Amino acid sequence: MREFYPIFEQCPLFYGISMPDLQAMMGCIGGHVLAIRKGQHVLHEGQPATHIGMVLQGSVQLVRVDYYGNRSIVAHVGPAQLFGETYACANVPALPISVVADTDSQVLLMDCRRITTSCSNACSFHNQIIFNLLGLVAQKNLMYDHKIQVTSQRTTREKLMTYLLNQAKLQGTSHFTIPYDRQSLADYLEVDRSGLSAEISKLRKEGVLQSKKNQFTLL
Amino acid sequence: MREFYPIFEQCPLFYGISMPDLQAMMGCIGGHVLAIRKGQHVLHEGQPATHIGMVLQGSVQLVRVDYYGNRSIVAHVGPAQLFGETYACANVPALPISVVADTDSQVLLMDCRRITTSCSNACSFHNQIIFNLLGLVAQKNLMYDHKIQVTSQRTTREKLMTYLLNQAKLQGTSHFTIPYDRQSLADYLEVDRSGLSAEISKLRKEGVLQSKKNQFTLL
DNA sequence: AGAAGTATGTTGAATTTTCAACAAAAGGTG
DNA sequence: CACCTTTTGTTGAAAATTCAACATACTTCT
Repeated sequence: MREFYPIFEQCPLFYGISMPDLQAMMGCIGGHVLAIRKGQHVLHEGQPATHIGMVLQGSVQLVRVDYYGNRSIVAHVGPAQLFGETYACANVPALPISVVADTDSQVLLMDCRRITTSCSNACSFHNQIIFNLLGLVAQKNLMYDHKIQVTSQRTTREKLMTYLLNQAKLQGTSHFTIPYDRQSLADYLEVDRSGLSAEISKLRKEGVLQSKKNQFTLL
Repeated sequence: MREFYPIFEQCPLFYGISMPDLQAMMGCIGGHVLAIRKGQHVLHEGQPATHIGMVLQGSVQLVRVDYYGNRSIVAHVGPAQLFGETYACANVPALPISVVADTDSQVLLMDCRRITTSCSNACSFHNQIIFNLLGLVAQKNLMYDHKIQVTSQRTTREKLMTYLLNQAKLQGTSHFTIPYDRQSLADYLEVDRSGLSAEISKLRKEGVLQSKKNQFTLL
């Protein structure tokens, strides 16, 4: 377990908890490490959502199978990142997604109930973890909210401007860098890449913004 | 305060907590009731998000002002429902929305920090509230996730089918009722109402579904 | 039952998006 | 620097959405 301390320290779930304290808690929250081969399932769709996972090494994918049987990858999860926390905290009876190892991986599984229920020895670190978890779930909420603001717009232009103006606000400046290339941005905005490129050109010609690669300036 | 017990009992935030216990906790979580006149602000955009609100009487609106200065109503919140919990739990420095009374109202404001930080008398009900809060925020997450699944589809047909198939799954039957009329459904799917009607007709003709008002059967 | 008002369905024109194919620019490598 | 690869921009045709206007059904109220 000690080998993963550097990972633990990067994960916001354990923010404010010293490694010795964490070690002491591990049993209390039912934490155990699992080694998974590439392609194997960490969690199966349909099983009750009881555990919160953290990737320690390698990476896993969240896979959703829709009603026509099409598999789609909902998310990649890398080291020090969580998966399944939403479903475990919302106490859903059946996982709507599967978690599959993308490469040979090691993951930490924690029993959500044992995190959210105060343990008999009432350790204070326990409360810190719950607090951290609440913050993380709430932050995910905000991210979803941002995305919904964007995708609720009807036209490519509106979606793009909603996103850019939001970024400007978040970064506190009208000149900012975005973490996407054109294709990724198009994927995030849920629009066609070529149409997006065309729209950016148009906005540039109209003098609404300047842009160079993934740097934008709103005018 | 006693007059609001029936409201408290309906609110999932207080699930599992008896009214006497709740009364005892109120001071501990910094709960206080505010009377607000119609049109007045309960919370101002830009102020730090420290409080979780609950509507006791009347109703409030969450108002967002976008970058062009357009005001839009993000949500209506009625009795026994919460507002601001996402922002408080995510610890955002500035509220991105305002909360305005829709009618003369009474609201309960609670200090989120004092909920999430264990109190000195370590009351067990305290942990219950945190647990409830975590569940609520996570459930909101799931609702957002559903909406994103829908709005991420490109065509009206795909959006509609994604929504309907999800409903069928949630309700566990291929014959089900949805809580929207056509206009509301179009708003939720973020599509044109007339286009939606046309698409439903087409799907009916193709034998994909049957429908009568807000009752649907998938075939 | 009749009238008025609301919700739903239908249609065609205008707008917008998507798609495919290619051109131009940028990055990386020997 | 030349070559190859990836990313970004451009264009026109096809498909889909929106918009406006109207027809039809369904509710409610008297």
